Parts: sequence; structure tokens; C-alpha cells
Amino acid sequence: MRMSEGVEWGLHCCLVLSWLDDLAPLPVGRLAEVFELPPQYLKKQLQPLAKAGILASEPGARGGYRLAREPEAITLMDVVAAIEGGVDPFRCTEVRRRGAGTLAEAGEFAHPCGISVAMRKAELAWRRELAGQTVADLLAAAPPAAAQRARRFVQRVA
Amino acid sequence: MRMSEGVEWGLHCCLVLSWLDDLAPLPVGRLAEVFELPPQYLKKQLQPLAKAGILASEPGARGGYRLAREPEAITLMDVVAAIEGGVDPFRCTEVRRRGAGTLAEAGEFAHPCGISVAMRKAELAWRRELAGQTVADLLAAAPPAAAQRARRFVQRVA
DNA sequence: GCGAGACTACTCGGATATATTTTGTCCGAGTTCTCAGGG
DNA sequence: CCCTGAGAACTCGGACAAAATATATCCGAGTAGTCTCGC
Repeated sequence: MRMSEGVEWGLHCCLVLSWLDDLAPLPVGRLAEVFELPPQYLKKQLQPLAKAGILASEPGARGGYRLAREPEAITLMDVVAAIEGGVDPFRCTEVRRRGAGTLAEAGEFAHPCGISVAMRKAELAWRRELAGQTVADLLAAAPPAAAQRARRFVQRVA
Repeated sequence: MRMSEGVEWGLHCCLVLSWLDDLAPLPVGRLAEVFELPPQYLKKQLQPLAKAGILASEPGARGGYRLAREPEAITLMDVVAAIEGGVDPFRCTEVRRRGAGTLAEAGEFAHPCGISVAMRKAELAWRRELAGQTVADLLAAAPPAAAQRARRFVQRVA
């Protein structure tokens, strides 16, 4: 089980876009330079965020990405769901119905599989924690020097 | 992000091995028949559980797998960690140090990355829930008919 | 000097290859049971 | 009839392919800025 690195990139980019809100929209190329990431692939990772309404994109020259909402309104769950697709890590394939399960009576499978319930309970706790933290919280925790450095870096390159 | 189906299979097999404890050790072939799973691949998935001390394996004829501990002593976290390798789904690649981060002062990275901390907090909640549930809990929640059916099925095939 | 128009440069969006992980299969080492032969 | 010993069958363990997913790259559609030409 491995989360896509796009989640890490996306969150870092949300922070930078918050810091450089007055310079928006910011092209992907600039964002990529800030973290030395492959620009094309970073763009591919940010596209789902735009589609999910977390980022707003502007085409054409002088275009780029900006935050579509206030940092307080963007939860980590939003970002993870947008990039990972919002599917459960654990996927019940109803193994219980196969093999010996084919001999079961009809009503037995009315209740969901206990293993699935247990795993989903754990994932719910995970989601609850993700939904309880916002990009604004990350901004508060980040060192102020990083924000200033990112700003100078982007302006220097420009 | 997708959890290996080996987790689902492993947990179901733990249940069956609990139900059929007096028939142990049970070969993988029998377990595979109970759920119509590819026997060789199921074996591959159960091997990490044996290595982790959750299952005990016996080689040779009349060999097979049995539970190495009481169901009360096997948590879902144990099974997930054994099969998934115990690594964090989110992996911080220290992106903050690259690009603009190379200009930072030395002490700034003494504190861990805030994004990493946030993600780890969520994963901790997930792990806590997994560690709080045992195979014994799954046994209690499973329909009694399933246990009897599995027993009859295995004995019939034999 | 000023305005209109076409051109160029730059942006995002989606379609196309490569790498890596997951899934699935195969062969070898070891142990137990079976069965034939001898006492 | 009982014991001994060799053979055969069955088990797990780890090494070897195939498929699926994630990673990385390229090309096309569209927009803003710019430069030239005409008035």
C-alpha cells in the first residue's frame, strides 16, 4: 500500500500558492522549480485538484493555477480524495460468497462482511483525522522563513 | 493507494483456521478451496504471516498452517503490517529541501515537515483502530452458520 | 502619432510511452506415510 | 504376524514470469501580449 507522491506534491503546492496568492495565477513551471520537480508530471498531478475545485486554472499566457478556495476551506481529505480517487484502500471482494459460501442461505449476506466493516471503521478514523486538518493549519505550522524564501525564489527566477 | 488483497485473504484464513483449530495443521490447498482462491498465490500471501509469527507452518506430509497465537492476541494491525510490510502509506520525500529549500538555514529542518506530521497523525488514528480489533472480535461478529459450513466443506473435500 | 490586425509566445488539458509494483506460477528441500520384503 | 527400510506422495519455502498500476513525457487547443502596417 503506497500513497501517490502526488499527494505530497499537491499539499506543498497548496502552501506555496497560499503564500504567493498575490502573484497568482502561477504557472506549473514555477511551482516545479520551487521543488525541483518534473514540470509536466507535476501538472498531471495538479489537474485532479483543479477538477475537484481545489485549484482554479487559467489557460493561455499569464495563466496558471491559484487556490480556488480559502486555505481554511481545504482539508487534507479533500486533497487526498482528489488525487487518490476517493476509493477505499481496502476493497472487499466478497470472498465469503465464493467456494463454501455458495452453499449459504440467501439471508446470510444481508449483513456486510465483518472484515470489511472492521477495515472500514479504521479507514473512517483515518478520514476523520484528514478532514479535521486544513491547509490553513499547515500554513500556521510552517516556518515563516519558508514562505519568504519561496516568494523570493519565484520572483528571482522571473 | 490500494491495499493488497492478501490482507483480506489473510484475515478470512485466520477465521477459518480458528474455526477448524482441531483439524490443524491445514494445508493451503484446503484453505484455497474454501474461498476458490489460487492456491499458490494464497500460499505466497500467507507466508509473511508465518514469518511474522501469526501463523505457524509445518512442512511435509500432514503439514500445513495453524494459528500461532490465540485469536484474542492477533490484531488487525498485526495482519496488515505483516502483509503490507509495515511501511507508512504516505512517504515524505523531503521535497521541502529541494529547489528553494537549498537556500534555507541549517536549523530550519530540525523540525519534521508539517505535512508529514499531519499525514502521520491520520495514519496513527488508522493504526490505533486496527490495533484495537482482534481476530476474536471478527469471530464474534461472524455468522455461526459460516463456521459450520466451512467445517463441513473442508471435511467433505477430504 | 494612433489604431487595427495578425503573429508569436506561453498556458492548461488530455493522449501516449516507460518503470515499478502487484499479481500469479513454477521448481526445489524436507517430512511423513505406505508398502514390500525379510525375519 | 511383526519389524525394517526404501520408495512415493504431499507439504512449505523461495525463485521466476505476466499483468496492472504508477510514473514520466509529448502533442494539441486556446489566450494574452507584441509587433507591424496602414491611416
